[in-house]
Amino acid sequence: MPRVSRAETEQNRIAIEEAASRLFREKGFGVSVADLMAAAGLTHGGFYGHFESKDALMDTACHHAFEDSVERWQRRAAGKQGRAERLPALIEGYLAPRNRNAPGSGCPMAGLATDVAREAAGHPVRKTYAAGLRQLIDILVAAQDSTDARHGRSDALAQLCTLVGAMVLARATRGDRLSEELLGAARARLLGEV
Amino acid sequence: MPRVSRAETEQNRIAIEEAASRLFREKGFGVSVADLMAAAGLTHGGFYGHFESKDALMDTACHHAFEDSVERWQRRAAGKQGRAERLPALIEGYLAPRNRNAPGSGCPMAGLATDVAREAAGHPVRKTYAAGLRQLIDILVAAQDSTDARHGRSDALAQLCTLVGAMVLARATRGDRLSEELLGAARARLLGEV
DNA sequence: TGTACATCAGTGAACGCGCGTTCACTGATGTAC
DNA sequence: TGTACATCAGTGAACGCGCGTTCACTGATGTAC
Repeated sequence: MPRVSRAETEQNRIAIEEAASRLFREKGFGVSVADLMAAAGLTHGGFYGHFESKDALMDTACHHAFEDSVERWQRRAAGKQGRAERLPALIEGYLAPRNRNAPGSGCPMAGLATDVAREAAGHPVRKTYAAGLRQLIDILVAAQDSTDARHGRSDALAQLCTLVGAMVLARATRGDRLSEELLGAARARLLGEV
Repeated sequence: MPRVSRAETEQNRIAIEEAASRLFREKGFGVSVADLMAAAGLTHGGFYGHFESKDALMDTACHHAFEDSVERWQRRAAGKQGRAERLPALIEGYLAPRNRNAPGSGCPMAGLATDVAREAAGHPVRKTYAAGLRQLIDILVAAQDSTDARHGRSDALAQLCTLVGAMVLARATRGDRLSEELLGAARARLLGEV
């Protein structure tokens, strides 16, 4: 069947990146190149025509996952006026069951944190993860409307910890009453502050 | 060199469990049986004399990790009087740099959450994880001193989300300024409530 | 616009390696007398 | 207490399998005339 047109080649590369972005969040960086390529509708041999190595794809996939998240957060906050509207939109969007139930299309802060933490200090994905995190932090800081900028940032960071902790624990306890209870308690706490 | 005395056999089993408890938290369930056995000072073949399978050890190791944590939390809260003393002891103990820097001997809620979430719903380790979580929740609830028991529990759950989220994110960003900033913001928020 | 051919994206076999698990073997331990 | 021997914890080779990566090959695409 190969060779394939330039447009198709580009579509294939995007399909690999999307499959990686999803499967890495779902199953971790341990997913095999063969499985990633199969998910993109290709065979494993062609992988190295698109990427230098699996490690390079980890970095690219992490970048894409955060891009999606940033876009989603901006969409949720768009049009909302002031802290009292913007914060609940972000919090409720984040703590929704779909984010817990579909980690492959959900938050990369929660989905990739442990995998990223286990990579060596010099691995590109660590910088990419931190950069992505900063973008989401900036959106949350902007939603605070605080007169004291330093306070607003500290509040936003603490809120982010609560959000991510709730998601990570809710996913680990999915199927147990505790899972809903954790999401509910985080929602109550964060919305109670607004 | 084999055979070995009964006392030594028991010590070896404990050594395997301790190595697993540490290495699973550090590197995830992906650690190989051979590496676990080597860390316990043994060769891989003897593993199946002690455990039925690697999956069985995952469960045992998770149980042990939570036992250690429960004991540590109880020790920190012991002797402290009232919410104003007990809560800060637990919070500051948890958010200490050593917990971020040494995941192998640190909190299993944070260290195992993603790995547990990725195991199938029926895997024994999921029940074990949830049971361990409940023990730590109970300690945190008991530290609230709330007159309204339901409120105390919800508060404790939200605090736990903040603690675990801070740890998970701080580990993923270790080496970046953000890591200390996240721990500091979580500490400020949680201690500010006391 | 049509033809000839060089390019190169994707295939699938193969590389060395490590995985979880099994098993024949060893020899010190624990036991029976 | 001393001796003879059955037990069984640990070893290391081996099982089939999947890993990341490489590469000779294919044949449609893109280009040069």
